[in-house]
Amino acid sequence: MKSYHHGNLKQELIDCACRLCERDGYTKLSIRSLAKESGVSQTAPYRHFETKETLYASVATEGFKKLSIACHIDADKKITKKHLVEIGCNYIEFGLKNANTYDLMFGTAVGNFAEYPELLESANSTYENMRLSFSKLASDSDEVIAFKCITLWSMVHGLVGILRKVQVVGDDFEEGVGPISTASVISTNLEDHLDKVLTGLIQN
Amino acid sequence: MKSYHHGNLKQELIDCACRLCERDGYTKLSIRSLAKESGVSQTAPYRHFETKETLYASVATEGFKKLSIACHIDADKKITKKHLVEIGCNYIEFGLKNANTYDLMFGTAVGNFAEYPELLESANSTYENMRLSFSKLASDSDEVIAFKCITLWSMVHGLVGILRKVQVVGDDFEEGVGPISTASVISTNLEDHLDKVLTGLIQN
DNA sequence: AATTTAATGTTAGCAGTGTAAACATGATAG
DNA sequence: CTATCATGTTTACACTGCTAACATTAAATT
Repeated sequence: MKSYHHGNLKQELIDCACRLCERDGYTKLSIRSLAKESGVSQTAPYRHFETKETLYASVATEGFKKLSIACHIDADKKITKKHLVEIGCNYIEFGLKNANTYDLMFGTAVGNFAEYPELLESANSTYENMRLSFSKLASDSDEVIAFKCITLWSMVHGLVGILRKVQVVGDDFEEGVGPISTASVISTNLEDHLDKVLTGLIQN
Repeated sequence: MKSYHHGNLKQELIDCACRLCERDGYTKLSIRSLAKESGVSQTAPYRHFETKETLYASVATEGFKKLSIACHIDADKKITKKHLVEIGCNYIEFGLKNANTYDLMFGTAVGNFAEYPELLESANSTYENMRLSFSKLASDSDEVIAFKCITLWSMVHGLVGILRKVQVVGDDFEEGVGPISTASVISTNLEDHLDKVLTGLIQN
């Protein structure tokens, strides 16, 4: 006989949401289906999430934590260009392998991060890691570090967006024209690409 | 007395969708509200758009056409780095000023461009313009041009995504830490930023 | 230990959504 | 003039986010 109170509903809802979200995309995620999956009434989730956006924010927060881990490299000593290439590749790999979650993290589903302190913190900490790595690469000013960091970040973020279109369109396409087929050239040799860009970036 | 047949419903729906989409975001756009706005029954739009995604595709197509125009520079003669910086800035400006439409164009609302020939063509043509500009910059191989092109494109695409977060969070933030505040440093001096990256890129 | 209170769950219901099926109208082709 | 077919309407279904009113139980207070 089940008890009236679930005991750990909030966490279970988040876990379940993360799973379903990644499997089907956040658009397909409904609070009702989520409740059903957890064997609880339709409106029970509203005791833990004010609105659907609040739930989204929780999923996004988990996403940033995972991204942080994926992009973490333990190098106490000095950091080289190779390390940064690795970070970039890991970032892109995460974005492609967790595409639906990535949408939630960087799309418009969650409007204002400032309304969700945990989300804001996990997002900031992800960035802070990247910034720290650049600061260990060379003794630049804060401004220069920020510049390099934003450049790499925009780069990999942009690539995730574009490479995803490749994945989706996939074989429907012959090579030759268009952004999609051209981008596919890159995806086969991502490491080289990042290395080239970073080389240009660091020399400055 | 209104005639039973509207006469130009399809185009009116697209125009209306573009407007509402940009104003409120594509999430808020409903076929029913769209129908009402055009003074037509709830299901009338289904005579012109198989599903909602088809409608989205039409709006996205319009978006790419506008983006093409925004990024077009008429330089019959030679193209300089300055021109490319301009293209990049125009691209970013478009992305920021038409943020909601941009979502539709590069998000997951339209899954597979290949299912919508017009969309695919308008997207490809946008890219082709950018590619052509790079080909006029220097006499590189197709591969090198593609590399440079994708680099710039990813860069500006990524920046749009990141700078948008700045816009949203806005004043809620003090400077110092986090991706958002750092990115805002860039937004104040976008031209310089692009110039620096392109300089590194072209030298290669 | 008894009782109040707050947290967490349920039920019922509203207004809105995408979309399918059956029907109505009217422009156009034969 | 008539048949056809594109386009519009009505009705209906299953689903959604969310609110309000109520039920149960854990925790806090007396």
